[in-house]
Amino acid sequence: MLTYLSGAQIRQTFIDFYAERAHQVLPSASLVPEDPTVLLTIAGMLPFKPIFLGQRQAEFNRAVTAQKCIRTNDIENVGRTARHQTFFEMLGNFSFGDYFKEKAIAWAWELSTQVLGFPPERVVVSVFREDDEAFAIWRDQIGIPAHRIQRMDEKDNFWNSGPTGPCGPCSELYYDFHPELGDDHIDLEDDTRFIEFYNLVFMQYNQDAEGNLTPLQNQNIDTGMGLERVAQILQQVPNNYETDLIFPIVKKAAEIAGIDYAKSDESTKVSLKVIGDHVRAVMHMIADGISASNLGRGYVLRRLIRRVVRHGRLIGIDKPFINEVTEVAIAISEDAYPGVRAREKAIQAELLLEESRFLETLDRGEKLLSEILTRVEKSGKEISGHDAFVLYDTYGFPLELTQEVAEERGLTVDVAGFETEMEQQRQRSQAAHETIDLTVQGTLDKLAESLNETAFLGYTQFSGGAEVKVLLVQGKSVEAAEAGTEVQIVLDQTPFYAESGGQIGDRGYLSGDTVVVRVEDVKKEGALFVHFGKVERGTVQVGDRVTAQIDLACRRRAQANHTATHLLQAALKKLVDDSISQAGSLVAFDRLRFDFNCPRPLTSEEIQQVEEQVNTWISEAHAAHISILPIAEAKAKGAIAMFGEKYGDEVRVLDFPGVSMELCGGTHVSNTAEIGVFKIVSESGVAAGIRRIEAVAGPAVLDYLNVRDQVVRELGDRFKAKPEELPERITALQTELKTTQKQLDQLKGELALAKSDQLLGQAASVGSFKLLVAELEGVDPDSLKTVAERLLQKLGDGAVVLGSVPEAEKVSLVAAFSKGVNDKGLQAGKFIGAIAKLCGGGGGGRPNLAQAGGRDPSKLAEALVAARQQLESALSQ
RNA sequence: GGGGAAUUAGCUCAGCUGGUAGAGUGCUGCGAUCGCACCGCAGAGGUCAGGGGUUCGAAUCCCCUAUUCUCCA
Repeated sequence: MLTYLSGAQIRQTFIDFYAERAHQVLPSASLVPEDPTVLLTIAGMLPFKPIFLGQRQAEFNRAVTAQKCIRTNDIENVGRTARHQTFFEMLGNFSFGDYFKEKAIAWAWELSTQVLGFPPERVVVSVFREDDEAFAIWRDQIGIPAHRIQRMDEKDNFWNSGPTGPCGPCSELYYDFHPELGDDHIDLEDDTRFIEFYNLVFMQYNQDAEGNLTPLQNQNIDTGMGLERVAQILQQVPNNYETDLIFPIVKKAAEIAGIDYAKSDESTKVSLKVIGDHVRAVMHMIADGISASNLGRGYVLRRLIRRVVRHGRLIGIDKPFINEVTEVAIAISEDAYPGVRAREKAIQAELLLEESRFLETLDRGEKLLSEILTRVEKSGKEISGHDAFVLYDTYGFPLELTQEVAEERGLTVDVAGFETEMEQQRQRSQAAHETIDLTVQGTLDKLAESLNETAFLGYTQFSGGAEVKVLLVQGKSVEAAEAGTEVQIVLDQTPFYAESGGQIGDRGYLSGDTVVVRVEDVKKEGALFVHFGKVERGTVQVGDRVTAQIDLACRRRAQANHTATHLLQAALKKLVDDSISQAGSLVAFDRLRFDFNCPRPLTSEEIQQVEEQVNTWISEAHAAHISILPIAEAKAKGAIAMFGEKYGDEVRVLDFPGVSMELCGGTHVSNTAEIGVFKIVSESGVAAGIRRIEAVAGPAVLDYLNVRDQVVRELGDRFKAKPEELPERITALQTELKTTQKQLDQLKGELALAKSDQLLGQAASVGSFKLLVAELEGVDPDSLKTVAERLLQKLGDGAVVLGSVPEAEKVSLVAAFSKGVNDKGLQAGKFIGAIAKLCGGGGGGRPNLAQAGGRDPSKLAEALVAARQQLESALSQ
């Protein structure tokens, strides 16, 4: 009855269907979203969010995409239910102020029943409780019986992207696996019977802070059809993991483990499904430039990789295996996502590295665990929840492994206690999260609503008139600010470049008839340029006309550094590895920093070659060509693009023909010759697989050289040597210093010995004990100790107390007591502490040997007399 | 974004409640052996991640920074 379609066919069918209906076909956006508030692309609509929120103009009225997505919030369910996945593809058709409910519903229905071939009687739909319009369309125009249209509450069928902003009702299509159960008690939550496969969102309202809904001018359509779910239905398999999109990976994992999926027990199947799911996720994440780390999305990746390794171990795989299964995943995806094959090497390297890192973590955990186990075995039978939690929380050692190992030794683990600690950790994190959200964002969001975006004039103009639209002092909107105040200012238009794409914001001045504001930085908040600065003179007011003038010298420096960064990237690609791409960048006035993915350090030859290449390009005087193009056209021309570009945008392409072509919004020199010179300062590692080059270009080179030059000259003066002789000179001095130091130590030792021999004669007898109290001149604490120990050794049973003044304002004391003295109830530590107090200090140590110090040398003699008296009386008893 | 942990010799790590920084391994030399592995002896190798503070005294206690590991979001 259902026609089998492969995952690839379903994807293509969906895209073709909407392409025929005038939708622009767009490629999947990167898993790394442009939106800084989310870690990963979690939904098909995410790349369009700025359009829906009205922050950006759409280039098309209609679009269709197959979007790769990652979600890890239900990670525990992966493999256990039929449909939870961390990685999935969302097919979506979108309307930006174009068609609305009627067409969206009609097309969804046509696609589902006529193209994909779902029998109409197997499809049940839901609408929002109050959405009579959608209900009517389904019933009257599509002809679905009213009892098969379920009305649902806000929780399920009302979409919004936050407490305020655009929102609207949804309508969902469900597939019915068991129509024979009848239509009387339809419960769409029953996932043994129904599966939601298509969600239509009708964005028709704007919600304000008070919760009022007002109709939107531009109504939008946002939809999502889960590719794997549709595949599950059409391929008539019991879950997503057994579709042709994932199952080959599962089979490969089973093969490596030497088992048969069909004959496996439930928990083995879960492990295989987890591997099948996660491997796709990690492959795409790495392909999109994410590398495993301990933070943010890199941490998500790491966790997924570790889960794969762990589940591999659970089913009996005891060797590295991820790359083998990943190869299958790449083969499945490469037609739809060619980037995956292109990044194959990087994927393999990353996985191998991370797999071995995890094994290290496990080793460390096992060591700690065995320490805990031996401790616990003495006292009882249970490992505390706290111990298990520390192992997990601090050392990343999974709870199940702790339990396993404990069991082998006949011990149990307090799982309830573990969960309690885990819950506390969760609450801490959440509490911390919410306190931050409220502070900064609010005022700026409100500003964005009432203002047009700031017009940027700075590509061509360096000064210009502007009006003060908003004035902020300490985050709050004010009408005026006096001289001396730190302010943030939004203008209607500005020549100031705002920090973006790694290039820092311009500096300069805003000046009016009576007012001057010094601008120290400019940042973007959405579409607004916020000038950070200080009022230097007069009073600035909202509505003031000012002249905005950037610091041209700074700008020129930034331009030189920025263009040099592009040349650097081009040179790295040309001379080191074509697959090098940017992983971060900073363009400041005095330097530039370029991070890029590269698995190994560069050799010094490579660094030199790269530097020479950049300088060659500079001297060849290449002119910049700047054009504004649709993104697809720019990419087709071969412009270097970073991950996570926006859809629907025209992009600025900076082209030095034959040398470098990149999408870039920054400011640049108009000819490479303006840079003058380029110098690499350092090459270093930032994180695993990422290298960093720091360099200087243009006027900044001179600064750099001046600083270096001055240091070298000063060293030359001090050492009375030419610069090139300095290293040799310093080595010689170091050696000399060391030998001198050694001689000194030796002499000190000898001197101390000599002195101790002299002192030996001064020892007095008290009962059966020998007592020696003496002052040595100018002996350092360490030698004092050596002497005391040696003296006591020679004296036998007794006590030695020595004092000295090693430097001005310092007193040093040492006491050495024999065992016999200890038995008399005298402890060196306590004794010397009391004596040191007399010299304005304190001290302590072990019963047999202790040292102390003080600050008052004039009291030393007195203190030693006291020490002698106390010892005499104590020992004579 | 919020916790926890780590950073000590080239490498792997000890170092307890503050009191002269150690081991194993590797390195150099000597001995033993026909020679090697091994063994024995001796030696070199440390701004205890960096910066502040507390203290008579800090690898050790406190604060900050950096890096790494790890958990939560």
